[in-house]
Amino acid sequence: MGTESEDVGAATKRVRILHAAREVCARRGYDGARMEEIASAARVSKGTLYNFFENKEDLFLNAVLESYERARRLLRAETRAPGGPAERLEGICAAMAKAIPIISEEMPVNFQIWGVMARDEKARQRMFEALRRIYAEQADEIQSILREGQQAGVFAAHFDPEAIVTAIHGIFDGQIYRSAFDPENANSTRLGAALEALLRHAVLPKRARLGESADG
Amino acid sequence: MGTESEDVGAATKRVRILHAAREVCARRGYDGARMEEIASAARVSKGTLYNFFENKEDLFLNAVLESYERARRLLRAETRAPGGPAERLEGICAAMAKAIPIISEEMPVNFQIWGVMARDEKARQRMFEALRRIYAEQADEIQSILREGQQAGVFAAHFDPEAIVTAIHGIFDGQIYRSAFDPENANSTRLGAALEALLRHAVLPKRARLGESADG
Amino acid sequence: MGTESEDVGAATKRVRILHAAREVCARRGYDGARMEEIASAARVSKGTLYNFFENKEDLFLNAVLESYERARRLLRAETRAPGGPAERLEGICAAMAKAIPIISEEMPVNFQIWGVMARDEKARQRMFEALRRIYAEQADEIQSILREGQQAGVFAAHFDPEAIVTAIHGIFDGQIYRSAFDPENANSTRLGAALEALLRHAVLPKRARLGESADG
Amino acid sequence: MGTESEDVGAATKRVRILHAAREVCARRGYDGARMEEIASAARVSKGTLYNFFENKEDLFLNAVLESYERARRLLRAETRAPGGPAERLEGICAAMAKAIPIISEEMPVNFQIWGVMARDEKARQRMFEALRRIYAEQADEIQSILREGQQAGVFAAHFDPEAIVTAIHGIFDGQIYRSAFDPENANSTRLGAALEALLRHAVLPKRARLGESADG
DNA sequence: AATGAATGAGTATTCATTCAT
DNA sequence: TATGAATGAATACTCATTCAT
Repeated sequence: MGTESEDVGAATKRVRILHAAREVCARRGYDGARMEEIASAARVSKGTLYNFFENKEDLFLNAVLESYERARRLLRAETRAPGGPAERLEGICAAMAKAIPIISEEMPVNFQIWGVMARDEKARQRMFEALRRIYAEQADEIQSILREGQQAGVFAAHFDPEAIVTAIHGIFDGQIYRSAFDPENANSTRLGAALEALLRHAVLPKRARLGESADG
Repeated sequence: MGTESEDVGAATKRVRILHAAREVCARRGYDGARMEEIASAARVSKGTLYNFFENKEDLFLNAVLESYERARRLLRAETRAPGGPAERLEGICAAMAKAIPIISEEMPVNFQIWGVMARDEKARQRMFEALRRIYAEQADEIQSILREGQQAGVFAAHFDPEAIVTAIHGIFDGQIYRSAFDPENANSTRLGAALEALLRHAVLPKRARLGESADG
Repeated sequence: MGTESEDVGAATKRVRILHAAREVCARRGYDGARMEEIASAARVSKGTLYNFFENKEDLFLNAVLESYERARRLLRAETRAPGGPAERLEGICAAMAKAIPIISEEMPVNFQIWGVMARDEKARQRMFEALRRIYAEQADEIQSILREGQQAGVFAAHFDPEAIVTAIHGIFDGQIYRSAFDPENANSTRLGAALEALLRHAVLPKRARLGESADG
Repeated sequence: MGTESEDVGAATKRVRILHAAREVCARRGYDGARMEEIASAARVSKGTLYNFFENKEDLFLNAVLESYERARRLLRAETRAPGGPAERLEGICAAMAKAIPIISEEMPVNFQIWGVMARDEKARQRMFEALRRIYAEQADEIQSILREGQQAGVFAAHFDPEAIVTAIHGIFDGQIYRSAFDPENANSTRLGAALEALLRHAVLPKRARLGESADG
């Protein structure tokens, strides 16, 4: 008895600290985020911070990794859905559109931590490796959908899947990057429009495109 | 007498300091970059730093702005070149491809400074405003080329210029963003391939597209 | 039932802690000796330390007192032996020679603790009082032997017992003091040679001295 | 102009800091001696402390070395005086007697620092090496006086110079050591009496000793 | 304008101690 | 009694900034 609630308590405490760290960092910046304030925001003592994390840097490294992990779950959610290539591709684009505002909101803090980790080669590697893994995972998924669609004849035959993946990812990353300094022009609508244009003109089959042109 | 050479000397000194600041920041990170070391790298004394810049933050704000200014010049170089819409669009894409490695190299330092400026709303606004201006400038340029091309009938009629601009910019931004953590997969070649696919399928006229399909 | 073994257990535990404290202090220095590590070296928990001692300072005060007590036992062992003044004096000198390496080994830790107790007048007094008691005890013993020997005519008549006691103690203390920084030149052999010279020339009767000179 | 007074100022500042460090350490103990308070006692800022010394440990290491250097000067003063062996030996003993109260007063602080340096092998070696040098220097001086005196026939022929040097040094060290915990019984008078007894009985020639016994 | 010695505000981190179990 | 997670007081040290020269 009590063990469960204790385990939950421990898990909760760790997550409480990570979120408190992000929250204070968002308000004050990395350097301005005093451990004291983070502890207080997480409703633990300063010493407890150091029972969970080696030091400030380690705390924020883990805060970033946890943010990535949430992003990964967000992006994979609809990728594994059933359906034909077109439906699944649309699912991925929809997931991206849904993820953009959430990820964008976390980027200012993440960018800060990227900067701080610049000094620690090892931490930086670990942080970026996690990020690359998410991208590679998703790129593979998209590319196999594109190939599958081409073979099944539901996608146009003449595009280069790798270039299209780069374009899709680029459009997505671009919105995230831009949201940091130009939130007005970085949003789900713009992302959706750009992706739709890319898919309509480059990926969808000629019939669709002819239909289009017939409309014009 | 001597004023000219002194002005040149002053200009040179200012730039020397800005570059020294970037260089030390790249090696040590923002916090690790001591004014002492920057001064020494710029071959001036610590006190001289404060004759050119208000304080450390101001120094780095200016270092970022100078980096942006160089990027702006890089990107505009071929935009203003003469020629038809197709040539000018290709010129812009070529300029982007050429700019990517230079800008990418400067991003780690810029990201650091973004983080630092988080605390100073005013500095951040000034920094981001400069960045937005570059983007707006270029977006306008591209969009007018696209419209001009559509009206002249040298581009396909049915794409949405705004969506295409977003896509082009997105692909470009995406490479810059990604280069920070995944340099292997962010380079001019990838950028070129993605842009080419976008333009070929969405922007170039049907003839070209039909030609394509004739090739297949 | 079990009380005895528990008492023994408690006694053992207390001594284990005191020795662990000395051992860790020898390795890490007083400040570097964490209660955690002492507890671990004594195979008890941190909390248990506080069941035996008020606090860190109290623990180390007791560690020093225990060291003194052992030194006292070592030095008194042969003092109370039977025999004439000469034999008993020799016994004392032999005990000193035997004690030197043991005491010397403990001095580095003791010196550390002296320093720490500087802040706590009361603790320092208690610690130094114990040390003075050992010295006074032994000084009395030696002086009474010297007087007894003079009255019995087995020692030379013209030395000042108090000065000789000071000299004997000084030579002993000097070796202990010096062993802290110059172990090469502080050892039983040197102590023995110096004490022998003192006794031969100053304490033993003329006959011996004449015999000596006859040898020369 | 001004350079001299500046040099003096710099020298003075360093010495002011060293003395302030000793003074605060004597009052509060090593750990209790806050850098802030030392700076304030030396009438400089905290930062200036670190312009002169690497860190707290280095500051106190230098404080001890400077104390040794003063002791060395004190002890050598009369050693180099002219005169026969007997006069010079008396001069050394007189210097010791004069040095005792000064050195004794500094020992509590020095002992503390010995303890602190226990953790830093290198600092400890440097500190103890300086101390050993003083002792070796003086031991050589005394021994050569003793040998010279024996050869000249002004000292007794039958003592072992090395043992006598050990005894003299021992008596001296013993007083210093003892002064730390038993100042009542460690003073110049006691030192003088013990040294006199040693010299009278062991070093001075038989004539003197016979004269003595004639007095008795 | 240039210098660099002096300043002192500001904070991460440690670890002795407590106390609920 | 024993445990060890949680606490928070306490402080060495750095380095941006100033200003007398």
